[in-house]
Amino acid sequence: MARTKQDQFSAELVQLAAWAKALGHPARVAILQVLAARQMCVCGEIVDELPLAQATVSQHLRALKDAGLIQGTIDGPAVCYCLAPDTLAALRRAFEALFDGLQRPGCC
Amino acid sequence: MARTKQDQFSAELVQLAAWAKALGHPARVAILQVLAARQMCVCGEIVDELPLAQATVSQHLRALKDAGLIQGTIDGPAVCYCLAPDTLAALRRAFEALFDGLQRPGCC
DNA sequence: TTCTTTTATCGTATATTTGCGATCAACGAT
DNA sequence: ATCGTTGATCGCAAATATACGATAAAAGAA
Repeated sequence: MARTKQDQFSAELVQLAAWAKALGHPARVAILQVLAARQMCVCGEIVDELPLAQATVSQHLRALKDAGLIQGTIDGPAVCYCLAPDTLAALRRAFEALFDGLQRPGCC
Repeated sequence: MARTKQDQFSAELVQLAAWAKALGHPARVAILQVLAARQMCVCGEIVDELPLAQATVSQHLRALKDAGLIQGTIDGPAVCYCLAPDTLAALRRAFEALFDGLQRPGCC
């Protein structure tokens, strides 16, 4: 973030954009769906579900964790990931507020 | 898109991620809000509202147009931009479906 | 302790994004 | 025909993102 000038935008806007960016790759959305598809936290298995190398998946997991969308807890030698419901709820609200704000009677 | 392998993911997933990516920068969300804040299409003015150079804003406008979120019509020497309600509605539905799918009773 | 499993991180290569000045193209006005 | 305005595009630089093999770190099993 050197030449980015994101400071010029409001914190809410930056947060919303950061969340959107986290969802801005199919692999990351797919990871969220894999996590949601299980009844319990997922330890491993994510790499098997995706057409990507382990290192790449780990990187995407990190991006999702940095965005606060998932959390990982260490379980023995493995790490169990699961969705972060609070952040996801906040994200949902933020998107809904955005879409409400973009509602327009019509133009053009 | 050379080494990206996005072909491995479903078309819906790729579309959703592309939309999210378009929202993944504060300037682009801000542009959408500027467009929504007017009663008519916006000709110019967008550059004045943002802390970015004209060339940069034009680039962001292009990204939004490529994603289908806005449309521009030529009006004399200027170009009038406005929101693309259909795509925005589809985007909203896609996000809501995603969030519904991520709903989880609880874990961890 | 040594081995195996699991995941993170490092290093690297390539691609994309972001940003801006400069320039070009289209159009209306003079 | 020339000029000014508007906005897109070019060319460039720097920063990020994407992907992967190789390696490291952590923990349980042998």
